[in-house]
Amino acid sequence: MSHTLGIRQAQKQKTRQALLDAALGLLEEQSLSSLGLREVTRAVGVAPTAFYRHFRSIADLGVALVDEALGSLHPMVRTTVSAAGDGDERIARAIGLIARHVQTHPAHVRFVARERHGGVQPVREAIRDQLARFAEEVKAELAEDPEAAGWHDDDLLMLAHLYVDQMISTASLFLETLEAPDAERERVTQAATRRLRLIGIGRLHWRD
Amino acid sequence: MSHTLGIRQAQKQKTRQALLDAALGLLEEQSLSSLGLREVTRAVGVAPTAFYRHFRSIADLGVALVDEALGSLHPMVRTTVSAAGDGDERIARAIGLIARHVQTHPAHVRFVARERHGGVQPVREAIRDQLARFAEEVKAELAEDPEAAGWHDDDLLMLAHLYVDQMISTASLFLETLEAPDAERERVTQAATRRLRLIGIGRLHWRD
DNA sequence: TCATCCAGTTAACAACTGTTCTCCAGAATG
DNA sequence: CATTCTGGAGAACAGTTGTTAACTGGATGA
Repeated sequence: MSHTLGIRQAQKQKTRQALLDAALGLLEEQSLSSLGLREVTRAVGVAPTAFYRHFRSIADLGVALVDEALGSLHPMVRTTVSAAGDGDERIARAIGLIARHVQTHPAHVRFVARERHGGVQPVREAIRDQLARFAEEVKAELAEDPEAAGWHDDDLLMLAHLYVDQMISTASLFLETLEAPDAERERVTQAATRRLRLIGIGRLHWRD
Repeated sequence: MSHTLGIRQAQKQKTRQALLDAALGLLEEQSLSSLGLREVTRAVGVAPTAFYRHFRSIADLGVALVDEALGSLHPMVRTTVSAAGDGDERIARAIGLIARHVQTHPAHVRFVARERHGGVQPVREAIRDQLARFAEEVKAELAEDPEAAGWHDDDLLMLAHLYVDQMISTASLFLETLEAPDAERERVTQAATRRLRLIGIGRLHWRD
């Protein structure tokens, strides 16, 4: 089904992506609710009015950014959590995934952490929905595990949310070490590892 | 040392507090980085230039808000965590404290959750410092516990941070139920209880 | 009582904001 | 080829922003 886009739609998508990229860059040192439409178009080198050809408002652009930041992450999470190995291996793999993702997409991670509780309602809701999807997916993977025998559905979902929260918290910690020496990153890795280990231990002895 | 303030300093503090209150109100539906100085003074009914008599900038006001929101909370946390009782009692008391605080100071809680990863660096740092203080205090209380025997200092601090993170996460969940029926709040209470219970179980079996 | 202080006011500045309307060049369509 | 469609440009709108300077009137302290 590879259909070559007309050169018209191609240009449009190019401009749209430029707007998204410019916005993401500007959001490194401010919140979405203070991001100006003119500010974005100026950074792209396009007339302010062109913005409306792609987004109804800044909030609309924010929702699109949420999709870009989290939408493509679902398969990665799924395979990472589901892959075999003993507990500590799985923990190391998950934290490695997070560390790598923060290194390669710092602006996206910062955006999500910032706007999760930010001042723009539609964006908050979009993030909340995506995180709930992650939790459902993690729960589905946990349910496959032999250790999940005899667990209530509610408890599994609770545990999944706990894991998702930890992922975000860890990502946010890695974010703060971006310009720090490697030793700092190592410290965060160790601390996150022990957190997940403690949660894993709690999981093992839950049924009492 | 109860020294009656001159009517001059009294008026000044009154205006300052009015600015803080107005800002907190306006921040319910936007982020600090988009809050305007004129917006705040307008809400108070005072000239824009009067702002500079109290704060150097909006970021400065934000730091003051952090102190107001978290500064007076340390004794409450300390006594709640330290008080006796078995595990489940302690959990119930902690969650009760959070639920009550969110009900009585929703704007403060929202502000902290929002600006913790927000777009204003000095405010982020102020919040980070306050939360680190909370973690140190929780760690000190955990160390008093007989169950803490044989624990490394690093591990105790890790656990304390985990608890502090849970408090904030729980507070943020309660925030979302502010205008919801009681049943929603009950659901959050139960979910948070099970989270803390699982962490407590992990704590019991940590030394292996 | 009188000089000093200082929280708050007024006025003005250039720069910025979101949004509307009109227009145009060039791709798409037939 | 001629027509329609559309992403982007341009100009103008009223309103907003932070910051400066000079000023006022009532509390303060000698």
